[in-house]
Amino acid sequence: MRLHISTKDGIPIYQQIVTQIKHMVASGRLAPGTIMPPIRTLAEQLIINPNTVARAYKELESAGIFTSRQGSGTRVAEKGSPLEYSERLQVMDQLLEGLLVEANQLDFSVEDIIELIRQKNNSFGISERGNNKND
Amino acid sequence: MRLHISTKDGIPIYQQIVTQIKHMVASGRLAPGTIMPPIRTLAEQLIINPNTVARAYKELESAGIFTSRQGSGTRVAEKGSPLEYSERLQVMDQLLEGLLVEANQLDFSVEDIIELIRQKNNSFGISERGNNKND
DNA sequence: ACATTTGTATTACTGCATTAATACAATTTA
DNA sequence: TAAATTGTATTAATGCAGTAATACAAATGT
Repeated sequence: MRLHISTKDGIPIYQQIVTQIKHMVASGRLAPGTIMPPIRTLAEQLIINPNTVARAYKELESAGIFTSRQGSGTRVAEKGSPLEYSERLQVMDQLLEGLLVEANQLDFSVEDIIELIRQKNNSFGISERGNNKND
Repeated sequence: MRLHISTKDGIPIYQQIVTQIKHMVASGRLAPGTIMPPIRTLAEQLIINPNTVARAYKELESAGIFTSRQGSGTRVAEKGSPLEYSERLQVMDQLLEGLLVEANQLDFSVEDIIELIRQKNNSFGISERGNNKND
């Protein structure tokens, strides 16, 4: 579990963990079913308070990415997102709304954005799952 | 200057002002060159502290949206964004990075996102300026 | 020139987010 | 069943973001 924590930039530690793990899951470096290190173990490795790791784990569980059970441990959930399509769509819509406003402010057209997304996709390699309307 | 401030949702007042004004400029409801109301006047209208408005104005000026001069007032800048292309691209890239990670987590494919963006664009009506690579 | 209008700067108050200290509860294992 | 392992809950310490109180400085208008 290679995580890089910086206490210098103002970003909260628990959030750094959440973000990095989300990245790992999204990119496939962390497979569903993987057993995560215990809170205290990871805290010791990162030299931070166990509660901070606990908070990150809790957040990841709320997001449907982790499954935790007291006594036995924490693991990466089998399914990506447990949200219904309508809910996911609503969240996505909010995100896109903000993005488009910012983009327009930066003088990027919609086609520019789409082009950039395609570029990023090619280099980053997000899996092409697609077609989520039948969950 | 119709602004709606809510002190109930946790969103900072100054940020609500910034966002709403950004929206107005982005959608053309607030034209370049428009003279903004003085800090104290707007603060009185919204029944908030002048410093809060000042902060919003300051932020909007930093973003290149406003032009302020002590004594004479504040107005909407003539140009959209003063940033160089490389800088704007970098900002945009950051935003897209975050978006794609979230999207993937929500099980939306890149093509899904592009489709949603096209839909939003049609209904929201962001101007098609495009071609910013020659600034 | 002087008073008024306007943005700017400094400082302090306050609440909340982040982290930490510590105790509790469920599960596993011997 | 007892001890160890693991996640959970409660409470407190701390820093910082948001807001406010107040004074300063530049431009304008008469």
